[in-house]
Amino acid sequence: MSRSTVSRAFTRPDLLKPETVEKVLAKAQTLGYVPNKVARALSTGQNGVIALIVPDIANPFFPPLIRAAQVDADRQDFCVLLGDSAENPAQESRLITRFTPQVDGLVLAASRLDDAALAEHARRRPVVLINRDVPGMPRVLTDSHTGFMQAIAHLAELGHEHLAYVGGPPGAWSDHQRRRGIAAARTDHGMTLTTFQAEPATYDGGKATVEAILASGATAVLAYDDVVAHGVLAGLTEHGVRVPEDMSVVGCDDVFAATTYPPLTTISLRCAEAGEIAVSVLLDLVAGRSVGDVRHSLDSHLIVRATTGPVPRA
Amino acid sequence: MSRSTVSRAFTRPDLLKPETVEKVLAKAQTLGYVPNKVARALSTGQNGVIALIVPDIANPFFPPLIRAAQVDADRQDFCVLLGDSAENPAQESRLITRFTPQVDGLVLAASRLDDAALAEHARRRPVVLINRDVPGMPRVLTDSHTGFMQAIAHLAELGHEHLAYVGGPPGAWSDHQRRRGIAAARTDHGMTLTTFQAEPATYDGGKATVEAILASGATAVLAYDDVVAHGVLAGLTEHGVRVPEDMSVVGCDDVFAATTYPPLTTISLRCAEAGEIAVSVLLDLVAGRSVGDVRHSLDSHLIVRATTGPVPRA
DNA sequence: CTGTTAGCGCCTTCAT
DNA sequence: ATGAAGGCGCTAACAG
Repeated sequence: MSRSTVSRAFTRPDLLKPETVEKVLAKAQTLGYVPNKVARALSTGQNGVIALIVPDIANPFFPPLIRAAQVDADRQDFCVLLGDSAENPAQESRLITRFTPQVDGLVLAASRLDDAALAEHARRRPVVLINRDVPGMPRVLTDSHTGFMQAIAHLAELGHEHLAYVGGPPGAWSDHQRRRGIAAARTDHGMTLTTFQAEPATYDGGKATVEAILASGATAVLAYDDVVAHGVLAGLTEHGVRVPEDMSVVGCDDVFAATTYPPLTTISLRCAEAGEIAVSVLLDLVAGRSVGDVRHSLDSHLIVRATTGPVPRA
Repeated sequence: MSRSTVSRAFTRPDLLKPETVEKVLAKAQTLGYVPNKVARALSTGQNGVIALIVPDIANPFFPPLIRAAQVDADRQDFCVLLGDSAENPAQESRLITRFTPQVDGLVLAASRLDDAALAEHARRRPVVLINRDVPGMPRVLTDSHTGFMQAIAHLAELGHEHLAYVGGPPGAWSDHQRRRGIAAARTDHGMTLTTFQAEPATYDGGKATVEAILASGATAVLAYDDVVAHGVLAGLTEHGVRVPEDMSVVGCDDVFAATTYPPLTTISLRCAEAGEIAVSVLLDLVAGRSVGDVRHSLDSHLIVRATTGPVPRA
């Protein structure tokens, strides 16, 4: 049996007698034979590999996204090359350049690169953005807007009048988006808003803002994400402030909010779906199946758990 | 000028007259020529890629490990192909087979495969195991033994006499290891031990064991990992049991124990280091730099935070 | 030092 | 429906 037949059994089974195909596949199974993608890539120009670059693998927002991306890519017979940019634009650019020759396309999550650099890289290979809104580039966004609207309505109902927002990484699309959404919603409800900055946007950064929050007189805090929210919770507790009796706290992401104690009221973002969709769009692009200005916006919603309550009586 | 000369100008410039090298590089520059890594890989068999397969990317134990592995690989100019086996041996085997032709080696974390299958795969490419102890195969282990010894001594000192262990995935090396260590240590301290099973080894699984734990009369629970521990905490709270006043809880992994509230007393495993070391060993193997029966055991230690306290008075 | 000759493993025309 | 032949771009022998 010639190599051509084997090759066809894998790539164009329709050109072969079904029983032949089956025979080849069976034999391959027992032999543990798998077509070599590298060799195939050389001849077709398609490597069957995509890259996924995130700012920080260990940030709990990303693992579900990464997993979904990997699973979805695998389903379409693609592998994923993972890169961690350490929140560093230079490192991110270096990784992209390094990956580009050996992948068919890239997914860039929460890219720290500027629009021009992004466009430049996108000229060499198809690129799909996650949580970065650059017109003209395919992008999927976990939109926190609805969730924050609901959170603020929820807090308004509980009688809160003064909110604090603890912001995340300056320049991040997701932080901008939250700031804008919150500003709009609190106006609708005639609430006061004071904003702070978790520096860095981590547990410790969140914790460090607590003193300032307390001084501001806010009775409810909206955090950039669940990690920051937990930092705030810890800081509050250290200051003897009870949650939710004395202060309400709302997180964002819903990545581990449910699996910690106390259960955090938070905004659920569809982060896994974002990974999945980004991969689907990218593979459509790679296969030349898609066109147009793709802008996938995934909505969010508030999940009330145990860290929000009525405003304390002054 | 022949292709060989050009090739050498990039890979073995020391074999060429310096001016020739310079001439080639200059021409390449103006032509925008870059050596094709894929083609090179096909001919050399060195792709500059390694695979990392984990049972569940979103299990908080793995992201730090994955990140460390990626960073270390990158430092040595390797890329990492990530795979999620979904805790499924068949899926794991499929991924390995699929990745094998296009990588120079693999790191298998917490593999669910049996020894024979592992050995079989290792014959095709260098393989390094994490948290799987197969004699003859290079392996790095996050050894929880010391940590559990310390935890049990700590609990003994607090007056506890009856322990509960909430076990993890049956068959997992890490669960065996914990069971053995705990069994030995509790004997040393003359304590009673009752074991339970978190089914599955998740937050919900941990929560579901609480009723049985309460019925057993244990006053302190050791959990398979931090996720299960948090499930136990939540279940305890739902039953009106206070921690640590009425019940002490110890987790394991120290992956997000510090960034939640209340801070969990837990056993700190060096999981990031495990990823880093595994990659180093693998790349040594790939480069033919290493030999012998590598068995890297990384010790652990107890970190006392806020979920352990004196035994309640009967 | 540099050119020549074979492949790496696969896919894709051609033939048959 | 299958086999045969050439080439993807590069590197590793082996000459010279």
